[in-house]
Amino acid sequence: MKQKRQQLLRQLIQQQELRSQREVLECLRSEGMETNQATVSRDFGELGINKIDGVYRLPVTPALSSPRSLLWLQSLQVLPAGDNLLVVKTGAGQASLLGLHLDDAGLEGLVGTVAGDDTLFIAVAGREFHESIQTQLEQMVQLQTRKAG
Amino acid sequence: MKQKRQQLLRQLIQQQELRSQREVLECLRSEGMETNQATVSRDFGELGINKIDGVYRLPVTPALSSPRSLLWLQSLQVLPAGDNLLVVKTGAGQASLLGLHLDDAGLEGLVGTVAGDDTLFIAVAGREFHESIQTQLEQMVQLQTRKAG
DNA sequence: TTCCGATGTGTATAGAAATGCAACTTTTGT
DNA sequence: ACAAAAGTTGCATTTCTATACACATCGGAA
Repeated sequence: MKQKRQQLLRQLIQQQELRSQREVLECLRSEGMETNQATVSRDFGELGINKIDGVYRLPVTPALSSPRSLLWLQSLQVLPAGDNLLVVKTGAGQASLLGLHLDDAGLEGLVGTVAGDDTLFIAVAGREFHESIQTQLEQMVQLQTRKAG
Repeated sequence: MKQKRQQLLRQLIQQQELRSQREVLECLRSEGMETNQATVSRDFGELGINKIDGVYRLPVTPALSSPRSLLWLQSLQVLPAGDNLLVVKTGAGQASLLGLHLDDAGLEGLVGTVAGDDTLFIAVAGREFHESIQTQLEQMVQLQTRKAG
């Protein structure tokens, strides 16, 4: 129960801008998860979730308990810039880690990557690879978050 | 008054691990600054101070709006590399700062940036944005250098 | 001067979050 | 299997934070 709830919490936090535990509670309930404010508060403590400028945010360094957890990305946004460039926006400091994993994955059509702090440039062989790379990228991240939770 | 108080607040926050506004208030008073909790709350809002894991912390990026003087750039050269990439050469060590400001500016057609030491890559949505981005870039810097000088 | 609007502050209070306690469940050790 | 220990949760409450309102101050415009 707790596991599932906290997993769901992470998702909700990531998707929406929740501004109070009451709001969070309502979301949880609308997802069929019956609980109360006290539990939400405790979950936030355990997950290291903080309220930043009035909005709950996942921690940047999400509990180094397991090595896999490093691929919990705070956010992920993939934007094409022409045929040969994909730009990925990540949470602060997470771009190079994502780049490592991508390079490691040996995807077809992926020529190379360059990472800044929160932005990753992916050189691709052509427009026809955009979709598959983006899909695999998202699966990769999703996979990690699932494993981690 | 407000100025001094907020200045002092920053110092206190940085020095000690303060866990409630009541604690903060006591510190302020012991420094001879008479005020109340409501004012502390408002100050925190203005200073972008958040409570992280139960402790008040200064913001990592202290409002990019004010310290514009930081944008003294020694040199600036913008070169297109195809439709979707602009390469900016800056003075040594200044690329990432420029990248920060650019990201912050939310320019139309700007997809993302990656900074090295003295080179900034700007992914752009298409050739039609080259001019406007370059213009705004130069204005931004020029404006800043003018102010700074 | 006098009026006005913007800004800053305190008080009181509404709103949000953390926690003591007890009930209940699960795990562990024998 | 059983008891003890540890973990989880809800309720009630306390503690903490944000804000509505009133009032004061300051600077400019008429």
